[in-house]
Amino acid sequence: MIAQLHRALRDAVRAAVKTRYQVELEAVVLEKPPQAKLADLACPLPFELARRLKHSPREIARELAAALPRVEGVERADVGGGGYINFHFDRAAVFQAAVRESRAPVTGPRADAAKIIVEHTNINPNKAAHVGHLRNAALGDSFVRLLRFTRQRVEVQNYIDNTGVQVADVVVGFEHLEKKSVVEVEKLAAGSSPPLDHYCWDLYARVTEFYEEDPQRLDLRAQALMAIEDGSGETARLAELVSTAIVRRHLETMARLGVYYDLLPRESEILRLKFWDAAFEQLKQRGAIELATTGKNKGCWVMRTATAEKASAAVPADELDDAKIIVRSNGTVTYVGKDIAYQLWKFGLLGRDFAYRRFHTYPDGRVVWMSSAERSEPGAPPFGHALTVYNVIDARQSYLQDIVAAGVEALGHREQAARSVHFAYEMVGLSPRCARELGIELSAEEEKRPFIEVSGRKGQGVKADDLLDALEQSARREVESRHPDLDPATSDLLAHKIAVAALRFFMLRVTRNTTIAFDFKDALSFDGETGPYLQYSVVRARNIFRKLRESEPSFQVDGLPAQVSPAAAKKLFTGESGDEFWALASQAAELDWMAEIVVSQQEPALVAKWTFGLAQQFNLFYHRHHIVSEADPERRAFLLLLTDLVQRQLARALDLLGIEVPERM
RNA sequence: GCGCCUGUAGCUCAGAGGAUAGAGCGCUGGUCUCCGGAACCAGAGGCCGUGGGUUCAAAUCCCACCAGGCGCGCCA
Repeated sequence: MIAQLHRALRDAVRAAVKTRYQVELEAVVLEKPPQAKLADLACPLPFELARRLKHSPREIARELAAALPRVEGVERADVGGGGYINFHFDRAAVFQAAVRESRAPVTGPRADAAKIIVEHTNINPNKAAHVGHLRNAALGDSFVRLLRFTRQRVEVQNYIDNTGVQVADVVVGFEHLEKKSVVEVEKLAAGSSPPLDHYCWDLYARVTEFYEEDPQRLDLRAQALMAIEDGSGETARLAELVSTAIVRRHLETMARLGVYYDLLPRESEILRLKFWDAAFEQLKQRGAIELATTGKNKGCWVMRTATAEKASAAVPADELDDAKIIVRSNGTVTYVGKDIAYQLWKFGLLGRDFAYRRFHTYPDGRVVWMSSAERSEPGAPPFGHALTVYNVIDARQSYLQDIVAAGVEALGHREQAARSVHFAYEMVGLSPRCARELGIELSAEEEKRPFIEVSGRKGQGVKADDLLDALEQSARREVESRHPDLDPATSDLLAHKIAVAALRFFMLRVTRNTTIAFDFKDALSFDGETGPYLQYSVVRARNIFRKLRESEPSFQVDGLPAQVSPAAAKKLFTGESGDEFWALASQAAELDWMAEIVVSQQEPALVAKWTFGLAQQFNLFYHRHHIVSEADPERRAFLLLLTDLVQRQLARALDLLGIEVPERM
């Protein structure tokens, strides 16, 4: 609702400035005043114009306020402070429009919406997911939900590096440390205690020690890697078995928190279908990569990086100091090379495609597809061919992401390079206290650090499933203490929803470039600025209606808007309590505007903050006003309608964060 | 050495160049016979890392410095 109002106001200001001063403006800044009582929205433009026009800001503000064309939903404009144009909304009109909007069904993508691919999660399929992966998935999934809310067409991809070193390492573990046959590992994968990904978490750490004891053993890794890339033989079968079983586990873990995917492209198909050969040809033809014939990179195909280019394009490839190696001297391609091919495919620029097979069906019937080297199963959607690609990958890989985009650009795809967005976020470490609790030994220096970076190779860190289990257990205790008579299945379900809320909000409440020092104490909190607080606010609002239905069985929420006339709304939005109601209503009306900002800034934390603010505002309102017992029927209908508006907007915002509202708390 | 990120209340974090810098936690004190307290209110607590600059206006933009983190591999 508010988003349109902003657009209309910007146009109006632009028009007024043009007619009054013959000045063309591109951007018009609108901002919320520090205090709601000053205005609903303010424009500081007069300060900027004062100099050019040699008038005082106040004078300009006054003239512009007077020259402003009528805007639907805006009651009046006046001058504020030293020269702001202050806008005051038509409260009743905005309220009723917001009510209508909050009751309209959520619609699908716009008919003309171009496809956006969001790649996230991307966990190596060789061990269990950990808290860092949870941050990635929570960010990626919320961003997807936000894009869909703003009616974009989105495809979610989760890239599976099933032929890499990490998978090779656990294969070495099974073959050489544990001497297990394919059949034995199959049996292990079929069991659930422990699940295979948890089993491999420890095995991977043991393999790291195994190498450290005798570095010669690294040859085993190289051999395994070659066998896996080749794709035939026992070792390759084992790798396929282990990685696929672990991918299934990752899907289970992510489904626990409501994260789903459309497609799982795998590195093995990128190899088998010769994606790289196609990309290699293009890169060679365009001169985007060069063969170094002497020097330290002799025999490698390299790409000039930004700094190398700056030095001079005339420097021969052999002498480049910081060129990025794309093809090794032994002819194998690096990860970045494969990633360039994959990125080209996402835009439909590679000239090749995967085949697809159904991999998994979620309980709601949605299907996750996986890349395949065989013939496609019927019914596969047209994957790829995106206009824009977001890669949700932690900030440590920004150098490599830059190279991928540079590779796309070097092939002449300037637009697509610009639309290759690295959706970067800082890592999740452990607080020193948390690390100690997990039995990780710290040096005196590490003790003083804000966070500890953990090593998956050493089996350190907090597993995603374990954290979820701890959250569920803690939430169940809370639920049971409040509702001792609930049956176990119901309290389990409630505890699960609360746990997910706590976890997702914990990951989303901070901005992307904040490093998280994970700590159980913070993550397990359900009070204050947390997911459960938000859920509780909605549950409270809904309890009002439940209570009402008990005492008045004929009560219908659908009939509420008709019971509040524009005149009544206008009256109730005046005076001191009217200001209070308006503060709540106007914030609730902001959801669409908020979503637009979040998408343009690519920062889901803003929705989390906004939602928390609205919940706070509602709790204050709830505390001050008794609704069910309100004697005046007109006022009561109004309060109920306001509560319903807030409840709906909060629930929608929570859905954007991936948080469900429990029946009770 | 080069590149990216960070420095705001005791702690964890918000702060699209604009009006008196905010929230949660913690601390102190209060609210409620209720639509459930996972709540609400109040208080204490800030040279916004330091120093320059740009601007009518800087926590926000620019430069330098200090402190911390992360990258910079024929690993991914």
